[in-house]
Amino acid sequence: MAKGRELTPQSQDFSAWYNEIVQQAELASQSPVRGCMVIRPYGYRIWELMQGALDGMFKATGHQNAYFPLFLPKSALDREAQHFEGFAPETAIVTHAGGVELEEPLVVRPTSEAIIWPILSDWIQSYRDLPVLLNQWANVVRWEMRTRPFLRTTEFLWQEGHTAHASEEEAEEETRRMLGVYRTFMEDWMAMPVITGLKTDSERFAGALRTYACEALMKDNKGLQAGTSHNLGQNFARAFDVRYQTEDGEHEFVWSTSWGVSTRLIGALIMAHGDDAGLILPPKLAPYEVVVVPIWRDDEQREQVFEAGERVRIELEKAGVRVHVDAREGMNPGVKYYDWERRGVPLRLEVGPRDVQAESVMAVRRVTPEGADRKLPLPMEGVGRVLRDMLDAIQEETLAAALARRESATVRGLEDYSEFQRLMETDGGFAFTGWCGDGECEQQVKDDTRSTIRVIPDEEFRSPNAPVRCLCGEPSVYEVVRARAY
RNA sequence: CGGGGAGUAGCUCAGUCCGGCAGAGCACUGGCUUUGGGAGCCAGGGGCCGCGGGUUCAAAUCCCGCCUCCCCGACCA
Repeated sequence: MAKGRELTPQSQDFSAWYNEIVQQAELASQSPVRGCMVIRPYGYRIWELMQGALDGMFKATGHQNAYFPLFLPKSALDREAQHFEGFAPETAIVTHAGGVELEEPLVVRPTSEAIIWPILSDWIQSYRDLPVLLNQWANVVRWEMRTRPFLRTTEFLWQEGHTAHASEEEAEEETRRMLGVYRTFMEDWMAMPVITGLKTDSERFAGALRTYACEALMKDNKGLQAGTSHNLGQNFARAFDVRYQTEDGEHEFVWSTSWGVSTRLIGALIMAHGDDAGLILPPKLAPYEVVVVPIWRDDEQREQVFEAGERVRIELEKAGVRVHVDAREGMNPGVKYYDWERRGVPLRLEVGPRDVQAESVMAVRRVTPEGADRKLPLPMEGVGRVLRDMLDAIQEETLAAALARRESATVRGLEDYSEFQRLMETDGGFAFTGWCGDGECEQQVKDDTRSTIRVIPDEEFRSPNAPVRCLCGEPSVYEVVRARAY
């Protein structure tokens, strides 16, 4: 990356910055296939850490993992009309296989409802079979017009939860519960604050009754939909004839939900925290929380320094810290510093002859807190505990910083349309405004400003004095969060 | 699909206007010296100049056709 490039809210510079980070931090590289991505080991490790955390949270809420086919029979996708309309334009279709033309084309799944529900309709007979709480870790394909590493790729990795319930209330509860799980993950693990709420009809998942979402704000002040949770009502049950027998012997359609987050979250992580020097990773999702850089002049020092580095590594591992000793030869320490900073490692430990002499190590944080010394000498004795605590503090500080940044880029109570238009043209960010509830008004604002209603926020995010008028001047029915978004 | 830009070494690009030996920096390989914030010297490897045709004694360069990629919009997690 060019030295001294500012990370500005001008999205064009930001775009270039983003692409460079993805390359230089070795997260992903270009694939020979249009819009697909190659996730490199360092980037994939972040995904594995995300998977581990999310999977634990899914299990803790009673879900089980399963796996369903990659291909959907084309006819299955047509079963739910809105679902078909929503996804048909962006599907990839297999027409030939095994050297012959297929009788029925196969659709590479853009999401799995159309294959899961025909199967679950056989699994579900009685109210005793409910609820069904499933999750699948998989890849999906959506042939989008424009792609961007992690944020929008032709093929992406994700998890999709699919559940069936005996009542509408239970399905709604599940939808909200999983939205909450996502929120907790994004705040506690990604250190990324989000606003949760309901999507408007125009942004609702194809075939859903209601779509809820977690909306995050990136450093260029554009919004990002980071996760969604859908209450599908009985739409899919009707389309795929998923019925169960109640205690009274009646036959009822199940109530279903689906929810998902994808490798887009890696993009979110980059854009929520990164700075001019590169990636900034919250410790909980950093492949390495600490990197040890040994420094030496001659063979004798080399031996001493590596011995000390090894002791540090063992002690850190005992304290539950992911640590890596950068033993690369023939490379100046400075090069290694820049390398690991670019890759977002939260803490670096320098171990040189002077430190060995003093029985200490030199700790340097990726982000120096206000008023703190950049370099911090620590006694070797008990360094595991000290660094574990420091990393936990860094995790908290990363979230606090992101939250403060979001709040500084949030405007509330805007009613004047020209003022709103100017805001979207210049600073961007989240704008809490009124909305009359009319879809045409929503579209007009989108055409005028390229901003959209990100979410009708949940109660805790709403303003104490919500605007009484929509941007169009009509009385406001909902307070909404508007922003330009990815 | 509209608007803009680019295809030359692994990467970033110069050379194209005005035709004349295929270039630079970085990266890579080997050697020596270095190592507390992006190391130095020496030696070396690496090319279908996007593809096809034409003009010419001679084409990366001029002409015609085609292809691909990137950026900005419309579509979207």
